[in-house]
Amino acid sequence: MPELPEVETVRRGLESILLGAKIGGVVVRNRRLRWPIPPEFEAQLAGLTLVQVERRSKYLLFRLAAPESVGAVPPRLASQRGIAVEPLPQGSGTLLVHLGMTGSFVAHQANVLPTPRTHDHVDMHLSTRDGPYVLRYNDPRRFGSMHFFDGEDAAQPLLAHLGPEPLTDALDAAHLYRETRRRTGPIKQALMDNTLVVGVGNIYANESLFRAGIHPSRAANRISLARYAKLVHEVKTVLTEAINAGGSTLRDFVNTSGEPGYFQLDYFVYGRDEKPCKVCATPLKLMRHGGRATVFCPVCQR
DNA sequence: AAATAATCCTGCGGGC
DNA sequence: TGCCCGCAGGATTATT
Repeated sequence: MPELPEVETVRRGLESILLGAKIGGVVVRNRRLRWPIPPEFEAQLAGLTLVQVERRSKYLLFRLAAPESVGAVPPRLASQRGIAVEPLPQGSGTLLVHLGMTGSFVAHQANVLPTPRTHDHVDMHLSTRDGPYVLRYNDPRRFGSMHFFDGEDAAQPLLAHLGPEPLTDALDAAHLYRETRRRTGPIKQALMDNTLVVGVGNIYANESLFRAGIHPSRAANRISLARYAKLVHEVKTVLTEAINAGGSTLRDFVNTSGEPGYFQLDYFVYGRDEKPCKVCATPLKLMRHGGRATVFCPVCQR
């Protein structure tokens, strides 16, 4: 299942292969993803050029430009260079993709395009600098989604209420502390609440709480600012380690080359219930928060 | 406002 | 061998 590090790995892979690619045609075989792909989807994408691939939370944002505006400096690059960010040019837009639980992209050379297999729901035919490619989207469980929109990100309901990115300065201890003063529920669930902070799914919630020595059931409003500082540090560390590991592998996750993720991060707790704690050898315990498996060390986490 | 539950979906593994 | 069941899980939506 792609969590933030996997999505970031996919983003980098897509960008390295497909920047500047022009969309020829789009073939949708199954429109029934998390939300139905609308009938106008194919026509909206045809003829646009990929100028940038961004990530927000676990969403991929394919920034697309109409032919007459392709030379323009992409907003993110402009921002990095200190140039005033201008709105995307007319005729442009964004393809918003969520991989859900089991979504994956594979880029095929068009001359060796395999026959579509079960759950190959969408093909995007692309003219890239390396010749014709087909970017194929596969998603067995169809928890993923695809939308095309133009205009501001903030106008998108799916993006409008997202909390800060965990790997930026927008996430700090003060933010979490302030926003949890009225939350009596378990910190585990608060950490997975996308309005508080994005991109921390079940695996990394478990791992970062272990590393921070915080019991997953502890009420969010009964954690000190100092302990939130530790937690924030561990969230950033574990996500960064996972990205550097090339995205950890879980079940049917594949990256954009069609290869499995390079290797699985060495988990302290996730999937290790009843096994000995790697720090103190106490058997790890399993419990559930909101229906999700939580594994923790009853000695190391308080 | 916050907490909880239900919902979407398919593949897989365990039990019988 | 095959069938049923539980589980996996993000994020939205509905309900309390």
